[in-house]
Amino acid sequence: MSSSAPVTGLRERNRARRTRRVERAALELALAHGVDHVTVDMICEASDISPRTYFNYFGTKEGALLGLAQAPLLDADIEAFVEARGSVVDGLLHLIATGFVASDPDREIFLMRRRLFAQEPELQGLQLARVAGKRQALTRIVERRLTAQHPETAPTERAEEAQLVVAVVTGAFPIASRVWLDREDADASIDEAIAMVLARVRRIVQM
Amino acid sequence: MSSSAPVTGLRERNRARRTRRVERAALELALAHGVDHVTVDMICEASDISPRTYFNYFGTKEGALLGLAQAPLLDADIEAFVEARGSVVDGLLHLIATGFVASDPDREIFLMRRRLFAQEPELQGLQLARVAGKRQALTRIVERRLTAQHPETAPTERAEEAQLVVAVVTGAFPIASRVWLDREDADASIDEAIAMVLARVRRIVQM
DNA sequence: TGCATCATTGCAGACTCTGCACTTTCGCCT
DNA sequence: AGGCGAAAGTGCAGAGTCTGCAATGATGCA
Repeated sequence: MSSSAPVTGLRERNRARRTRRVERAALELALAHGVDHVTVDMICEASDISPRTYFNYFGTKEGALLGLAQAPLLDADIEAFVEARGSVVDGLLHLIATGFVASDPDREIFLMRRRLFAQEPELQGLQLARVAGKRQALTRIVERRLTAQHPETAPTERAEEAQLVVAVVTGAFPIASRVWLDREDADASIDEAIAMVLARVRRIVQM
Repeated sequence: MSSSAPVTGLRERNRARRTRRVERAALELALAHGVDHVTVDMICEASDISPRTYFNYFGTKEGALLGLAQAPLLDADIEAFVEARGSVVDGLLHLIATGFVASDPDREIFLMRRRLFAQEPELQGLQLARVAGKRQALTRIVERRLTAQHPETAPTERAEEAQLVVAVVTGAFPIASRVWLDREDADASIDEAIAMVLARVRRIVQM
């Protein structure tokens, strides 16, 4: 993790370096003073970029705290998911995990972020909000798979099921990634964390 | 629904009337022009209150679109949940539903809101964000119940379980309330909707 | 009716965010 | 090397959100 980046030009390396510098500065400030006592100007001064550039990078004040948005899922992965059979929840969890791991998250920043989220729960909300933008897309993908898997189901019911699947998965995923991050002795696979969380969800829902 | 409010003084009635007027105006404008082409000033002009008052009521621009925050849960209900046994997910779903129904939601506004949410998924995100503020509290309540119910579990595991329960429930609840709203021929109980959604979650998670 | 209290309002100002024009930097090609 | 075209960073102006404070107005109650 946080190694083996597909290096290309100086331009991209500069961008990556800057991004981390800004994210780190933002997180430190927010941890020290609380999110709403931090201004974008403070972050910019601490990380030595112009406010205009800050917004070019992150779009919103909280952007640097939440981290850059993930790259969109690969079409190939989506198709594989739609055509696969078995547990839909498990499949979707893996689909998302693939994109997550591919983004090569920086562990140190992750841990700071987690500490901050514990201090300020509203941020967790914003995180959800950002993901929620993609929920619709995700829901449609799940619907496609459900249609293929159970063609006999009524459309309304299928839509509701898809929404439920997405709700459960987007709820469970952050916990899986957290478990993964905690367990990461050497190079534990995120699959284990997913399996574990999924088992727990089953147990919870059952009793 | 939207009857039998515990009426008190003129003051409160005025406030309620105003709130609805503003919410309705905001929703109409947002449906017509899209959320980010609507300004607070526009909403205020349409509903004839001052911007300052708008913010006193709703706090944020989106406040009127999301509706006033729910009243906090009653301590008695919380205690009953903690001491109850059986399905934790089911119990929590009912706990939240109780608060929801008690807030006496206005059906017409609800339907507009739903239409708007379909148009602008980011709003659904903000909805989640607002609820997320309460997630921590909810998580602690669930932990208390889990402690009572399964004292042998390790604390870490229990914390993760609690988070999962909250994730599943907060994901499933909006769908239950939507089902309820759709099915509402006469005075169907929200319990039915909950049971149905819960059954569906079980099925989804299982396969 | 008259007073105490609470709600609404106007105003000033801080902060977030965007469009546009300008400058700098980078990648590439001769 | 040197220079050109494209991409990225910056400054500025301005719209829009949101808050504190002080003043005004409405309500509840004696």
